[in-house]
Amino acid sequence: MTTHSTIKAEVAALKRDRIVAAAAQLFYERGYERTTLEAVAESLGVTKPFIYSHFKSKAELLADLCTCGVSASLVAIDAALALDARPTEKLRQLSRDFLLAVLGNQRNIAILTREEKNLEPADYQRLSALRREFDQKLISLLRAGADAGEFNLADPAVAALSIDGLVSWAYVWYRPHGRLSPDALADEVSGLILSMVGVKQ
Amino acid sequence: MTTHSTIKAEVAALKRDRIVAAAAQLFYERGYERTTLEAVAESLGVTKPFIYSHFKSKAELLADLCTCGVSASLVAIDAALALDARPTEKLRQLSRDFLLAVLGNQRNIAILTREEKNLEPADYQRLSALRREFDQKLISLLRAGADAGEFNLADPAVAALSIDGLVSWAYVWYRPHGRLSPDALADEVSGLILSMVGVKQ
DNA sequence: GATACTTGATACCGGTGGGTATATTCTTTA
DNA sequence: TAAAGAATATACCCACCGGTATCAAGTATC
Repeated sequence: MTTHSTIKAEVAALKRDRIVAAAAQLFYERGYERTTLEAVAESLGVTKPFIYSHFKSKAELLADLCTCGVSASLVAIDAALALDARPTEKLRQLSRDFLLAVLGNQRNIAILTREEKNLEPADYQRLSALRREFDQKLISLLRAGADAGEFNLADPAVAALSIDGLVSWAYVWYRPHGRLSPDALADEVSGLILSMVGVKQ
Repeated sequence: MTTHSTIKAEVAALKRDRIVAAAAQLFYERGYERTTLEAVAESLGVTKPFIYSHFKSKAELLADLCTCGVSASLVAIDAALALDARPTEKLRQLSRDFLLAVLGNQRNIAILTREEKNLEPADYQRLSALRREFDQKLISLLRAGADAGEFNLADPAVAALSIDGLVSWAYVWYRPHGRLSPDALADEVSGLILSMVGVKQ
């Protein structure tokens, strides 16, 4: 009985994931409004009511997708802040992991950035709050580093937004089989960021 | 006769501009697909056929808006590159003017970034080419500075994309009556960028 | 002041796509 | 193997909106 319902739940979760993945691909390629749920269903070899048995609306599907993108970035910053290390090392780690999170969730990040106006107001608010949380944590780190004399920053808030933009924008230009691997890019970008905040190298 | 048709042309241009401005505001607030041309017309106190007498489709209106945003950035980089100065000074000027261009065209830049999937293929290609042109020019400047020993950069291409992102992302967070004026922000951001490329300050 | 022309409003069409009521098939259980 | 229930497909509805055909009003020209 217990195992039974667990398997059922896992099957349902798997189906949800497959739907989310198919939608992510199409929303990323064509845009949210230009993608019909019929097209999403077709790319999965199913029909529309199948999607509606797992999501109550197209907008809920979008919200799920977007949440996934933001979460990845928050996980990266929380892991870096939890390190027992000096601000310089925390920022190096954060830069690397944040960029890797963006590259690894390129589609979701792109969709979040482009389609936020299509979210339900409640979802929009929730995701905006997560973004603000991210920025606040980054500002704290920069301020700590400046106070410790490791960073040279006139305005930590502007620097945080700059770092956020520099890294987030990677969803625009990154190509999975480009010249540099994600890891090499992470090295380059973290070097640029450390240099930006005034760490001598 | 000549003056007459000039006035006529000017009136037509003025009307176009007003339509573009109204559309920019609404596309920015609500998103492209969620904005009906009826709503654009209403915000101008006219009706839909008025818009269609100046634009052949909703997509043409979008393309006009987006072109305006990209052009502002290109003007900024061309002006900076035309300076008779060392790469450091060119980059300082470029950073400032590029940021000011983004802040001054926030709506258009936001719309371009979000709605590119809604452009006609031909317009999309044209605008993508302009963006690539921008990046190529920025890479050249960074390479020249590195060759001259003024910048310290392992990979000018990654640095160019980083600068592009750092500045472009300002459309996300900038608020017209925020803590810092555009000019103060331009100083901060250009300082961060020069520091990032290794200019001692 | 009559006529032609331009400009924009009214009224409409038709495709599209989110969402759903109903039918069907497949699985489970006794 | 028959009945009950879950899962998925078929078929449909209808609101919405981009675009247009038609009509009215204003303006210029003679």
